[in-house]
Amino acid sequence: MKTHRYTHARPSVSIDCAVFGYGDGLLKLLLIRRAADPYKGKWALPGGFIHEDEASDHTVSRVLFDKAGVKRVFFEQLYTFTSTNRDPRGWVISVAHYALVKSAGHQPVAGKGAEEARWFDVKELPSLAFDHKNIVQTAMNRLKGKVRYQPVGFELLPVKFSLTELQQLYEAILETALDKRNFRKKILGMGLLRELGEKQVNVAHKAAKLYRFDAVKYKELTNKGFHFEL
Amino acid sequence: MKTHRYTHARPSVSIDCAVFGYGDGLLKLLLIRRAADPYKGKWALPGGFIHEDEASDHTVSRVLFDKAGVKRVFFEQLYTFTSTNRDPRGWVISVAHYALVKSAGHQPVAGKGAEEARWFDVKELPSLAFDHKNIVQTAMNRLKGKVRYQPVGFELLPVKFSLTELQQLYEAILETALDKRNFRKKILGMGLLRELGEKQVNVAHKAAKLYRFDAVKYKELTNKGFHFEL
DNA sequence: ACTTCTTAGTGTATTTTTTACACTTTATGT
DNA sequence: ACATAAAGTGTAAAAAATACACTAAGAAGT
Repeated sequence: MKTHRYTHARPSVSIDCAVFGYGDGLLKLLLIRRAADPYKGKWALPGGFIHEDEASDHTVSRVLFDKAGVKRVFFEQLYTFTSTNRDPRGWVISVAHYALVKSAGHQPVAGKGAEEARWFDVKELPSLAFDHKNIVQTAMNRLKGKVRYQPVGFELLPVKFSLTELQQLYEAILETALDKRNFRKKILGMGLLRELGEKQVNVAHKAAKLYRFDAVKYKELTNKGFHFEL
Repeated sequence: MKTHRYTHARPSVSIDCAVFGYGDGLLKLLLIRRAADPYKGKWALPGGFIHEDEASDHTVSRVLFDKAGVKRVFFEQLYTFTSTNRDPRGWVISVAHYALVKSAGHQPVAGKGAEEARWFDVKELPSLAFDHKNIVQTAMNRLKGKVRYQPVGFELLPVKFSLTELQQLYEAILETALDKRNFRKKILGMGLLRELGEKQVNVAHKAAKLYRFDAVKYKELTNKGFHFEL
């Protein structure tokens, strides 16, 4: 442990992560059941302490993999929570993040410190440990805001998706109905979706065309001053 | 000092604050010249360590007052910087904030740890200590984004202001020219400005009407689903 | 083969919002 | 009274957002 010339008391610093997924037309949140005190048995966001000389991004990747088996996902910093009484163990600051994973279809794996891990419909969350309810609320507001002016929604869908799936995702996040024709006009008009020439298979009705998000094109347009907006 | 049951190494945690002001038609940033190593003599953002069991908001208020004599200003969390090499003293995480102060007219007072404090035009910043250049860049981007969909610009103006002053402020932040008539139509159309029935004094031309931002009305409208947008 | 069911896919007219643009008014200073 | 400087004001054209309903395709059941 590096010595500090300054004698300030130092808080423990953790990260907590609100991991969102999308499945069955619902926006979902990944929670783990705590295997140890404090709040043993309670549902909580996956989280953990920042290791020495570890940047928080690294902590997030590590924690998501260790606690929930989640790998290579999109995430961003959300807010740093510093209330002095937020953790019964003492002075713990949390750098909260939110993450978006493709497909909340299959069960997450409970890892270290977790008795159980599973997806919850964001509208039916259980009571949560620490100040995690607060963090979740912050994360949902952020997601709702962000999804409208940055193309982050695609992180929640499989690489190949239909326009209806995309629309339903937006409807779930924004909690409003969108007009089908207007939605398509707008999203296709941006030129960010590449039509794959493939169609859905194993559907009991007309198969929809599949598209993918063209990240390269997005960067190109962004550099030219384009602003995504839904 | 509270004992921790957990033996994790703990970083020092500081706050740094990008304080913006507006004067002479220019967006300005408050910097202090460091009185001590590291980076003694270099310009830097006002900042300081979080004290034990102190929430970061409190640290911000304290630091701004102690280092720069700034009191009762609007501020918000910006981002938490966690690169492991950002401070030569060792492992120091910084919860960066930005603040908006009314009138960058008068000189700030250099306080503890500062040899000097003064306003810089954001377009003519000196080289900065630590990763503060990075923080400033983040803060400016945030401000530019925020000012368009939240009425934070008013925090940079005196309580009473003319529409031209308001427009020029927006032009300085957004770095674009705005059409006078369209700007007025839009901003007055929101119904957030209270006309005070007063006029400018001591101006060598037609005096402009003065307005103030009506925060109560804004809350009211916001609750009804109104979204500020410029 | 035909019918039924379910979702995909498509265009237009109306309303609203955004943009572009120039002259008159009011006050001060000489 | 004249020059100077910024305040204040309306309208027409273009663009964007909205509202809205039927046909097409494919699978499943009879």
